Amino acid sequence: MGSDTKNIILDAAEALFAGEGFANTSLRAITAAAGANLASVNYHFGSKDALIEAVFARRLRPMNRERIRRLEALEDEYGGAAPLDGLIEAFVGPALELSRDTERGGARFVRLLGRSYTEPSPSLQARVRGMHEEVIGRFKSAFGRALPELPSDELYWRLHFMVGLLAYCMAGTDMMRLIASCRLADSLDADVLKERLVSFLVAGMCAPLPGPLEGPVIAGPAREGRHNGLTT
Amino acid sequence: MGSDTKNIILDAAEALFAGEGFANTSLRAITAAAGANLASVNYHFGSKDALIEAVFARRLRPMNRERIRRLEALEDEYGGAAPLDGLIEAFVGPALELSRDTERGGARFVRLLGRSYTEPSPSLQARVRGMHEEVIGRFKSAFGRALPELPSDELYWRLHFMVGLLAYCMAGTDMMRLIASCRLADSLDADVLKERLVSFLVAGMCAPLPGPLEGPVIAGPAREGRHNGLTT
DNA sequence: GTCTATAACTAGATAGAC
DNA sequence: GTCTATCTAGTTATAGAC
Repeated sequence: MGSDTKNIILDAAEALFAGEGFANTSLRAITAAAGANLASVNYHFGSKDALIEAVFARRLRPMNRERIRRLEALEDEYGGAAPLDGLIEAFVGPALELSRDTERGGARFVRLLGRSYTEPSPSLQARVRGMHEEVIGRFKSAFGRALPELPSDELYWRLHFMVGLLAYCMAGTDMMRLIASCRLADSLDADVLKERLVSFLVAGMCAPLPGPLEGPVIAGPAREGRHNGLTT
Repeated sequence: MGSDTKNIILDAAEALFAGEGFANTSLRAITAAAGANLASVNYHFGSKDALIEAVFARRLRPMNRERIRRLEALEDEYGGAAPLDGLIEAFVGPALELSRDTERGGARFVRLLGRSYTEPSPSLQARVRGMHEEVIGRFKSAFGRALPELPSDELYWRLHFMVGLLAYCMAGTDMMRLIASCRLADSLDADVLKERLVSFLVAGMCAPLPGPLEGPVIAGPAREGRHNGLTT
């Protein structure tokens, strides 16, 4: 599994990118932190851009595999009609749980991943998007089956809201400290955050349809049992 | 009010920062786009950092003044007990409406603002946070009055979710295109987005309390009339 | 206020010895 | 695979003429 220095460089790059951003992190800083030679990045990866891609690929692929594993487990259990809260947990869980996995990058990478959604570089956008493509597609249709009465453009926007809120939470911004005046320890407790996030998202996904004309009530989230669709 | 070139530089900087990010935009690119001299940035603003701050201050202050104006109007109307959906609209509206205001920076600045929340630079974080401080404080207590039965740490997390989701929507990411396969025109329609976002957020703020022990139902969003608190 | 010229530095990438 | 040395090009910032 790859040379040793290759992984040491990936670790150092991950940490520095998460802390300073891509553009503000030089190859010199990375190789110094890794105890490696300046030329080694270009030898092992080819370019800074390729290094960035490798940093993402290393953790994103297993994470998205886990998402799909949980999705399939749900569909097996419920005969193809996975319930809404299960789907949300299957999507959100693997991302948030990464931050507990200190052995394998943990919180550092989660911050980086959260920020990747709003990074301006088009090449990075394209690369990361490619790694998410399959997952997004499969969850899109699963959510469609879980919320069959929701119009599809409304569904897409709400999925977008879900992805975005997860990304923001992962990025772990300073703004949170301003709002909650809370210590970082709390924000790192993935389990508590997951529960709060899932409850918020389930309610949002079930929200009544918007509209200036006081649209019909679509759903109030029922608390007992699992949500498996919209109820009138 | 300020020299002419000063504003031309601000416009050019705003556009380039929004498109390429701060670190990837050089003063040379900015002055070239503005038709001004390289030295003029340092003459008028002192440094690149100070220019960044000026770009934000120019639009952030009026925006936050408008938020507070709407908050006060609500509190006048409802005698200090502003309803939940009104509060959310008062917070979210002025930000999203900026993107319609093509005269005054419009969508460009909104994208930039959305991304500012996840920018790594600590100095930028501190500066922008300072410009938001008063607004956050006042809305925090108003939301507390609108949702009196919600435990305060839960309230803070949900406010954090609200701010984060708004930030993500403003940033207008590529990921959205992957999810919705939608044309940009749709994403720029501030009114439609606002309705969708408010409906999602109202439901999320009213969500049942999370907890492994199947907590009590706190609220299902009622569709008629305004939301003004939690109902059992 | 605006310009030219340049100082002082840092960046990514590579050639070639070991 | 790893190192040194170096190339080329980019950066912010400033001094000083107009």
